[in-house]
Formats: sequence, structure tokens, C-alpha cells
Amino acid sequence: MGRTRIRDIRHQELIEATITAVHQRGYAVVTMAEIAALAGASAASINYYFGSKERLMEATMRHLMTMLKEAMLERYALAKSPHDRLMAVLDANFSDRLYTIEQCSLWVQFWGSAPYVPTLARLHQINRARVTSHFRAELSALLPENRRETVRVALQSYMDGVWLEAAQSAVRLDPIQARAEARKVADLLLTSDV
Amino acid sequence: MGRTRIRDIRHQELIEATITAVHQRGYAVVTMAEIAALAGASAASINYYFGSKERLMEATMRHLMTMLKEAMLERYALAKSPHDRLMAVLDANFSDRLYTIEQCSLWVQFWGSAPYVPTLARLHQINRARVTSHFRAELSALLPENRRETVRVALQSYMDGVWLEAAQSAVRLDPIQARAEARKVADLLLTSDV
DNA sequence: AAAATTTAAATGCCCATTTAAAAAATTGAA
DNA sequence: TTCAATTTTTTAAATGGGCATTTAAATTTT
Repeated sequence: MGRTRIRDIRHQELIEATITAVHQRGYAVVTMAEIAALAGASAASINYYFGSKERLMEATMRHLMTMLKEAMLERYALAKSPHDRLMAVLDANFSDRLYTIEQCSLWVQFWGSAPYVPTLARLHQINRARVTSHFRAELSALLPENRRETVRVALQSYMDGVWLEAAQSAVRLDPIQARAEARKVADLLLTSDV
Repeated sequence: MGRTRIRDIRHQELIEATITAVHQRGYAVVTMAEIAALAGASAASINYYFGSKERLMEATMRHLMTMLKEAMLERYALAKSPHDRLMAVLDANFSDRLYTIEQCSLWVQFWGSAPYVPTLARLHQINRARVTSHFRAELSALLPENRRETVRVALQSYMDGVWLEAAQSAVRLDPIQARAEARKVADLLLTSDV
């Protein structure tokens, strides 16, 4: 148990510091020294624990992805119907814990880098595939086949687009309203009489 | 007339090179020398014409924004109804000229940097405000007040989200299908019977 | 005593921007 | 037209700075 305690603590601390530092300064510009300073450590210790700046960013995004996944599964467990489960995905995306300017910033930085960093590209692909498959599973019970993919892409793009804008936001985010809006959008897409 | 011919030509060439180079390597990583090489020039000449790397990026994004604006106005001029004009905005966004992996890449890089570079933030704000006002104008004729903003935000987020994903795309984009899907999404949002 | 953790300092690179000088284009007077 | 004078364009080389990562040694924990 006590085996690798400090290691875990440092990982946690450095990832937290990375989230804050990358949000404040931008991934391209932030330095190892700045991140380390936020965690009360030295740049060298980041390399001791993570190996490189790139691997630190990778670990940080993995952490955010895990939080997203857990937020989704929590809500999934409580949902009783396909519709509820669909909403669970949306609610997770805009949950109080995740829908913050800080984290949305990280995602946008991540999206910008992913095409140029294979390991980040893989993470992006994994995350996207997971969300896609949840959406497909629930939408198949809610919509005829000829609309499913359109609605799925619309919802996923909507979530990304809102995060994107949140990252540029000067004002406080309102997760409660974001969830309400997301539900409205989903309902509009689901109940069309075209 | 012949006044500043070369200046204009070089601006054009260097902006084209920037689009290609930033797409290929990422804004954070691409060097002045690489951009210059693509244009058959030297890094120093970029500074002669643009002053700095940041101002080059700014000019490049201004150029992309102008293209988007023009694509929209072209279609606007032909549209006869609010619905047609709404579609004009969507079609412009996914027009053959603009909806390319190269350009979507640039936008994502831009979104990533804007929060940290005041001049880019201003550009982003200007562009967004313009699209917002077009959408509002047309939606006010198409929807009751209580749905307008929800649908507007949904459509704008959708457009951004699709570009975001396009930037990660390994395969060729299909602007014709993108326009068709965008229309479907808009129609679903407009005709809901909730 | 051994292993794990920490960091100061060294290393090695890379790059935007400036400078100074050359090359090319333009002008205008002869 | 012609050719010095002037202006514009171009770049090689210098400048100055920054930073990720490594190393080697010290410190702390086990």
C-alpha cells in the first residue's frame, strides 16, 4: 500500500499544476519551470516523474478524459431509459466538475496539438470513439436510422463547439444553464417533424 | 496603380505559405524559416513585410475571415427569404473554398492561441459577432423568441464543432455532404414540435 | 546501507528578430 | 534613351534569449 505513495501524490500535484498553468499561459508558451513552480517543485522533477513535457501533457489529458468518463458512467448508472442515458452523456459534458473555463482551455489546446503529436491524436481518437458509441447506442432506440447519424454528429459537434467558446469566455460559466440548453437542443433534434 | 505592386504580391505569397506551413507543422512549432522557404523567401523578409510572426498570423487569419465573409455575402445576395439566407450562412461555412482540412487546421490553431494573444482575441470576437448577427437577423423571422437563441447557439457551435473535427481528419473532406448535413441539422432545429 | 526523491547547474539546441550591407527597381534630369 | 541618385527589396550573418532535458550530487525515506 505505502509502496508508491509519494509517486502518486506528485503525479496528482503536477497534473493539477499543469491544468492551471496551461490554462493561464497556453500549452505552446508555458514552461516546465512555470508548471513546476505552481506545484512547488522543480522542472527536473517533472522529468523524473513524467519523462518529458509531452508526456506530462498526455498524462494530464488522460486525467481529464478519465474524469469525463467517470462523470458519464455515474449518470449512466442512474438513468432508466435511452432518453435518460442520452441526457446523461450531455449532463456529464456540462457537469459542474468538468465544464470550467480552465478545463475547456485545456481541451482546446489539446485539439490544437493532437494533429501533430501521435500520442495525443490517439487519445483524441479514443475519447471521441467512446462518446460516439454511447450516443449511437441510445439514439438507436430513439430515432429512425435515417436521422441517427445526423443527430449524433450534431450533438457531438455541439458539445465541442460549446467547449470551444467556453475557452474564450471572459465571464463565469454557468453549468446549470449549459445543461438546460443542451437538453433543449437535444429535444429539438429528437422531436422534429420534418 | 503600380505603386505598391510587389508589396501586395509578397503579402499574398507569404500568407499562402503561412496557411500551408501552419497546417503542416502547427503554429506553435512552425518556424519563420520554414514559412519563408515555402514562399521562396527568407525569414528576414517576413519581418520586413509583417513585422513579426504574430502579426503574420494575424494577417493570415484576417485573410481567412475575409474569405468567409465574402463567401457569405455572395450567397446572401442571391437568397430571397430568411430561410435561404440562413442556409447561405451555413453553405458559406462549408463551401468548397473554405471547408478544407488546411483551413480548418488554421482555425483550430487560431482558437487555441486567441485567448493568449489580444489581437487574435479581438479578431475572434469580431468574426463571431458577425456570424451571430446574421443568424439572429434571419432566425427572428423563422422562430418564436423563446427558441431563437437556443437554435442560434446550436448552429454556431455545430459549425465550429464540425471544423474542429475536420482539422483532425485523416480523410478527404466532402463539402457537398457537409452542406447537406448542415441543412438537415438546421431543418431539424427549425421544425421541432416540442 | 540501499533506494527513492530532489534540485542546482550544465548541456545542447533552436529560433525570432535585428543589423548592415548588397541587389534591384524606380525616378528624373540631361 | 541614359545613367546617376534614390528608394525599395532582399538576405547573410549576428544578436540575444529562452528552454527542455540531462547530469551529478545531495537529501530524504525505507
